[in-house]
Amino acid sequence: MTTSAPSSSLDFALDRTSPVPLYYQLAQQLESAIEHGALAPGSLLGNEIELAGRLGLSRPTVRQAIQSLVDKGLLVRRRGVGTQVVHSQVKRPLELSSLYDDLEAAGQSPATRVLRNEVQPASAEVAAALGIAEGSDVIVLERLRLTHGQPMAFLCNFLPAGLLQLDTAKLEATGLYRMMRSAGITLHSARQSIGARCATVDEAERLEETEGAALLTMQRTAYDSTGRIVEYGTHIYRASRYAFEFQLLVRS
Amino acid sequence: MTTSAPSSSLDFALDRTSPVPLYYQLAQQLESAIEHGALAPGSLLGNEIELAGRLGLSRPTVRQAIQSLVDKGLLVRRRGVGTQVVHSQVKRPLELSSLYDDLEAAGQSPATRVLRNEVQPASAEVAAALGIAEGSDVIVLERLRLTHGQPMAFLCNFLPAGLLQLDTAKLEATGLYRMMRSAGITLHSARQSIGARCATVDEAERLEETEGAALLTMQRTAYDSTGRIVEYGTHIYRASRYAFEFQLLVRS
DNA sequence: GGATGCATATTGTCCGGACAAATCGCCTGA
DNA sequence: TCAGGCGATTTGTCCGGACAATATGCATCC
Repeated sequence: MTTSAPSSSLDFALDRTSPVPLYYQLAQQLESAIEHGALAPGSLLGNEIELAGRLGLSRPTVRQAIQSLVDKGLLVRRRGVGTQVVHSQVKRPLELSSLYDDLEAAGQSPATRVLRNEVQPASAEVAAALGIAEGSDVIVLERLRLTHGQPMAFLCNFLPAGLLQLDTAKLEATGLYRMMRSAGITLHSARQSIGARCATVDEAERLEETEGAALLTMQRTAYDSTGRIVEYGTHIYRASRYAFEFQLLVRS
Repeated sequence: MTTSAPSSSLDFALDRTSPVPLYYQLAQQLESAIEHGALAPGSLLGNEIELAGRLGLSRPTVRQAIQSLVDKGLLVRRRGVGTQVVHSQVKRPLELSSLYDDLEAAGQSPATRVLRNEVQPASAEVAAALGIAEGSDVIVLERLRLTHGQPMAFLCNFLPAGLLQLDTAKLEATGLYRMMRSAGITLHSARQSIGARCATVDEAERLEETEGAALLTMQRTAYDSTGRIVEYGTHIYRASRYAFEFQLLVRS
């Protein structure tokens, strides 16, 4: 009773004249069918060879589409059995959140207040974190993130100078990561550490909390696609108003 | 100066009689060459077609090997340029840790004390989290994790009864996830939420902390490969002794 | 009735080739 | 000297096929 009958034939519309790859078109339509409920959880997808024939594609192309959804955690393949939709309560794996803080705050009327935005020589600690020489110019950024008009987090970031032009007004409007992407910096990976501690007097005042209140701390080092360090940050969140949520995928 | 000359020819030994796939053999040897330093960061890998010819493999096979390392974040491919080793300070991406708590505690003389291990009817909250009917039998597990002889975390877990036989002695020796894997349960994904709060009197006593000390809280729902919920847990960590560290990979 | 073995279905691996798209360097021309 | 175009290089996409490995269900045999 866990596996349903092989799914009925869904019609996927593929556009061979489009510049977007066929396997990607198929993957997107499969994903939307799953999210939409047209493909029920636990249902079999029908074998690849037949599916390929029906869509006028080759098996490798169909496999590439399916594989991308397997990597996303939406499908599971079992040899000798077939490919079935994962029977998950949580729709939309949400992927890796908490990298784009902005996204989580979406729908919560978020706002950012830039408290500091200047170039300074790097301290020993910052230089080590960024992998540059001590005393090199770095952009120092201090921001206060607000939701519903109340402080939620205090963000302190350091970037190698010359990497980017950071206009304060634009920063408050669009966010740091969006500006980096616009500048041609493609983020690749980030190393994070999440901890907690009690608020000091200064921190409490800045975040409108009481002294000793629980705070979430996060340190992050971000790398671009070539492995260069492009950002180092220390963030402090009010635990009463914020939590990190994310999904882990276990590689088989 | 960022890209070195095309890497010299490394000799990879492929065993066609082995049951382990060729692309996997190649991927492993490439990875070890990278970790080992034989392939310097930033160096080009040489084009796929030539590499395939030199190894006596087809291009799809070589591509499959390379792609797996790209997914791991060790390599970067650029059309018209080539494939190069990512120039990363952090060797070993560490992948997704914090799922196997045990692994992090490794080398810290970890120990586990099982405080509770019994079957009980599920409360409304637990039933909802596990996606089962209220009142169904669930295994209730309470454990204290110690390092260096001091408490580090208090772990409370719930599992659907009948899924697994949990021997207390073995649990203290090997850990929950290892026992689940031994029982044929293959973990697939998990949804986590990390927050913080101040310790209550009871919590402080249990963890040998002072009242009001900062605690890290973690809630997790784990799914097996078919999407079934196999575990729900609420964990509390002493912030003074623990932090979550992990690496995020941004999907392009 | 139960265990063993076989046929079938399905994905996993691998091959060889073809053309398109993007990037970079070089050459030409103004 | 600088701008633009051209070609070479390399990865991206896609095809068609072949055989192997694994899981399932059925028939047979004890």
